[in-house]
Parts: sequence; structure tokens; C-alpha cells
Amino acid sequence: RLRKWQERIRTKDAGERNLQFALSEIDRMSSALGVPRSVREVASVIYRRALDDDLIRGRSIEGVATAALYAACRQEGIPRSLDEVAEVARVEQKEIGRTYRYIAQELSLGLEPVDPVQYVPRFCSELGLSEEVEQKTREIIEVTAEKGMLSGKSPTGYAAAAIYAASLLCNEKKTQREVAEVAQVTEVTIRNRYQEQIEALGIH
Amino acid sequence: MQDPKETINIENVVASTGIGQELDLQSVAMDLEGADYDPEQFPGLVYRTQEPKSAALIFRSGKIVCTGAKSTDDVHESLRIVFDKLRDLEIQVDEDPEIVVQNIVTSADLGRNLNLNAIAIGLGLENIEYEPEQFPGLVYRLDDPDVVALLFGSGKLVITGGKEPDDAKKAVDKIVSRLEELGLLDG
DNA sequence: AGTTTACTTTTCAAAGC
DNA sequence: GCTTTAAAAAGTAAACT
Repeated sequence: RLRKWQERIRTKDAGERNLQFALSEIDRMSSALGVPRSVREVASVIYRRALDDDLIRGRSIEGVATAALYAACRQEGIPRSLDEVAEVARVEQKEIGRTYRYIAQELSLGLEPVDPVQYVPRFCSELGLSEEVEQKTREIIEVTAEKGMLSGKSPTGYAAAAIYAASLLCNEKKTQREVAEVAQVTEVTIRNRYQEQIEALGIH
Repeated sequence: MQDPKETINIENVVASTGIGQELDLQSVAMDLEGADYDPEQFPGLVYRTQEPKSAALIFRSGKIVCTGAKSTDDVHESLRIVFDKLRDLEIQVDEDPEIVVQNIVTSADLGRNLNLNAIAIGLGLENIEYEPEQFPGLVYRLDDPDVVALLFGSGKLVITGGKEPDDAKKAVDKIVSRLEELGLLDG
């Protein structure tokens, strides 16, 4: 009976330690990504829900904690791309994406695809662009997405191209390289999306 | 465009069978020209047929997986070639080994662009998977037929997981009617 | 800048780790 | 879970010319 009791304590302690580890990892990555405290709290809640629903079985604590943070950013409307999250995570991007899809499904998070507009304030701010460019970017994204051009395209690449186009239109030009750098996409992607967008807008 | 069902094309057929005899893959690898065998990497020996084009994975147990064929007829033709090659090596092969089709991959075209965002919401986020940051296709799992469809912005799609060619036709029918009743196939 | 090659997703069997 | 095999879809990426 004593052994059973000790085992229970040991299991409980191990569980506590694992939870503390997961929460400290969420904190560490959140700081590195510079997300607000509210997002960390949402991530913690998602992680605890995953824990309660036994979703960690067969997966790494690190992977679930990272996926929870990625999901929390999206839920709070200030997404970080998988690429950005992977840079501060200790699991590879592929596993973060796979784990995110799993917990989003199992916990019925009901998160819609990321809207490129949600990346605009942060990217424009990092580029030191004006409110005017930011507004023009939103307009470009909304008008072209309305025409069905967003289907299947990466939200970051789409946002990056629109920012590049808006910076030209507002005479605050940023190079494709500068925009590519903050959005973590290649210049080739910006070029491709940019061509489609200006054509759809009829800007020649 | 035309009837989406007319655009259905079988891209790959996966099937399994067995010769009813255990094999010494090491010696088969030595005698069979073009055979790839690296047991450290994978327990199966890989043998490719040229016409019809396919790849056969041959195992020590005598079981065989054939993949890459464009039709069920091609699967049978490819495996007939593999069986004969093994017989040439003086290996006993059952007369007519049962061949079971395990998966058929099909492509099709709905003939009109799709707004995947609207479709994701329309079909219900809990019923689909659409993460354009990770993959441009929307993943839609059907219960009957039991297949998985990948829908793309171009209107083209992939149907996989089916056991018979008819599954793809049924799936396309269901997808078209579902999108139509949601009013997402026009515009 | 254009081309080629390659990786992302889904499906399935096989034997073994 | 992973390993290997094939195939399509479209987007993204990297290595070359």
C-alpha cells in the first residue's frame, strides 16, 4: 500500500514537473517572439486542455507546447508564422505544423485560415512604414482576396507582396529584399504574388 | 467546362499480393538485374518494371507491393512480369496469386476556380483541414465513399484512399453537389 | 530572371526497428 | 512512430545557368 502511495506521488510529481517545463518553454518562446502576456496565458490554457484530453500521448511535450503557442497567437489575431515559431522552438517546423493540426482538430479550436491582413501591422512596423502604406496594403489584400486570388497561397507571402506594392504606390519604397527579410519569404514569392496582385488591381 | 466526372484520371494504383513462398532476398538481389536491396534501410527489395511503369517491393515473406501503375490492368501486367522474372530465377510462384488493390489515386477537374476560404467555412472547419501556410490544398475526408479529397484553388482535385475506380466518381459527385448546395461552385 | 530539382499534403501495403 | 515505393495537385524554395 505504501508503494502504491509513493508511486502515485511520484507520478503526480512527474506530471507537475512536466507541466512546469511546458509552461516555462511557452514563456521562453513567447519572450523570444515578443508576444503579449495574454497570448502566453491562452497558450497555457490550450496546453492544459491538450493535457486533460490526453493529446500528449505519443507526442513530445515540447512539440505540444510549441503548437499551443502557435495556436494561441492565431487565436489572439496576432499570428506568428510556423517559420518564426520554429526559429525559437526546439522541435522542427514540420512537427509543429503536424501537432498544431492535431490539437486544433481534437480540441475543436475552430481557427480559420490566417488572414494576411493580420501580419500587416507588425511587418509594416518592422519596416518603418507609415499608416498610409499600412492602409493601402489592407486595401490591396482585401480587394484581391475578394477575387479569389488568395486560395492556396501562403498568408505571409501574400501580405509581403501587398506591402511591397503599397510601398511603391505610396512612394515609400522598400526593396523586395527588405520585405522578404521581415516576412521570412523569398523575393521570388514576393515577385510572383506582386505580379498577380497588380494585374488584378489593373495597375499597369 | 464539361462534366467533372469526365475529367477523372487514375494516376496511381497500389496493390498487394504474394507468391506463396519465402525468399532469400540477398540472392534475388544478386540475380535480378536492376534490383535495389538495402536491408539496413528498408526490408523490401525494390524492382522496377518499364512497361507498364511501376515499382514492386518484394519482401522476404514472399509478399509483394506494387505501386505506380496507372490502372488495375497495369498492376496485373506489372505483377505478371515480376512473377515471370522470379520464375526465371527458379523460384516457385503460385499459379494465380490473389492481387488486392489497396489504394487508387485519382485526379479530376471541377472546371472552375474555388474559393478555398469560403469552402473551408462552408464545409465546416471541423470537417476539413486547410492550412495554406503548410500546403495549398484543402483536405476533405468523406465517409462514403471512404476517401480523402484534396481541393485546390484551380478547381483541380486529387482523390485518394479508394479501393475501386468507382469510388472517385462517387466522391466527385458528392463534392460537386455539396459545393453546389452551399452555392460555392458558381461565381 | 528563368529552369530544374525537390520538398510540403493525402493514401496504402509490405517487415522491422 | 519511422524507414521505402508511386502518383497527382499548387506553392514555396534553393541551386544553377
